[in-house]
Amino acid sequence: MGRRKVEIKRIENKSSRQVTFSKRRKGLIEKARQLSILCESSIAVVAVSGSGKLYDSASGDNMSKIIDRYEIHHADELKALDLAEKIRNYLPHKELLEIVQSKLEESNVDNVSVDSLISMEEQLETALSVIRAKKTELMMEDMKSLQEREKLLIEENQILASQMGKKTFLVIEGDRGMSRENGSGNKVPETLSLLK
Amino acid sequence: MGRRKVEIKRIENKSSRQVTFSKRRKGLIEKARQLSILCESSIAVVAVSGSGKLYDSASGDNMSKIIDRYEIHHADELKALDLAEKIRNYLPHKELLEIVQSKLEESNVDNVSVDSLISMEEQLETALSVIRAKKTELMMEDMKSLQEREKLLIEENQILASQMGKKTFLVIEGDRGMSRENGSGNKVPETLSLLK
DNA sequence: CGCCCTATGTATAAAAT
DNA sequence: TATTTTATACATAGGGC
Repeated sequence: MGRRKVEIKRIENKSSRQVTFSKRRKGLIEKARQLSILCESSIAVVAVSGSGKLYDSASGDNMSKIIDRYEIHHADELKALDLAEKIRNYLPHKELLEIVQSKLEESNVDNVSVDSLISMEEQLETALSVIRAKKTELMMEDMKSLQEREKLLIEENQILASQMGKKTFLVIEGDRGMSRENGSGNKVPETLSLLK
Repeated sequence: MGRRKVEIKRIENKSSRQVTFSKRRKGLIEKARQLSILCESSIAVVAVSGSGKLYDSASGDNMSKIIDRYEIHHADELKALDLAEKIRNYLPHKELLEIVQSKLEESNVDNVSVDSLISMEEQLETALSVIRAKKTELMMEDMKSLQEREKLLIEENQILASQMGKKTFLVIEGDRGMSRENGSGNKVPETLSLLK
């Protein structure tokens, strides 16, 4: 699209690379804007230059909503983890999305009744609430178990310390609590991945 | 770029809108790919069609890294401002609710302009996003500090236990770590109240 | 940088398959 | 619907401010 054809490979000259980055980035973002308007869609573009500078644009909706959408869509990737089971129980929204999409696709959008759209919106929002509530609940559980374990550990320490203070002769119970940590120690990181 | 000039406005005909979406989306993603190669940069594109289907591409790096980058970039911006300040800026929602309610009550519902309702909705949603993001962030911080403290306590225990195992005579350092707990012990409950 | 300019390679609208 | 074709509008390379 210029005076001559360019091969698609890294531009070696630094300054023309930068000029091209600036021009094409601008073009890309303009194309995204046009696409979002022409086809009433939401388009997010995030560009990180070679030098680490960040440029972004969101058309049709705000960036965080588009990213949320992306992340929800890729929640499927979480299936690799065993907590996918938990999530699945609270995820009737996937089916809902499918219903919405098929309704919107099979019929002319204009023909979908406002009432049915309202009802779908409500269903989606309910699903979201359930998911968010569950997320919070799971986090609270983790916090609680961490706090309980902390409490136990503090007690341990006090017992051990006081025993030392008394110059105890018997150490039989010295490791009483330690074994309790094992096995549950990795529960938290596992559940943390829900927070993404 | 076609047989005729197109105005940049929503394409009314559903099927040509869809054809255009498909073509331009493909073009956009190809442009992103070229830009990433020509200028050794990372470009993420996320597109959500009107019917809710998601299309994405990441060039130069993987999507989650690019999104992370975006989020880190914007997290810094949040930190620059005082948190409370930030929330206050995005939280006229109490007032907003009152305005919405009074508008809906004092006037016939039909007289409230759709635009003003849309704007109120957007403000409410923005406020919600900010609050949710902050909620998650705070919970993550708490989890992290709890985990760190747990680690410290476990180390304490091990040291204490091993000292007892060796039938130590000197107990001078027996309470070394205990004091460390005090003062930070109530940070968590405090912050927990934010989670409601 | 960012913007202007012009020549030219590309993207794509419309139509057909 | 996705692809292909063709004519045409657009984006942009190279160059200069």
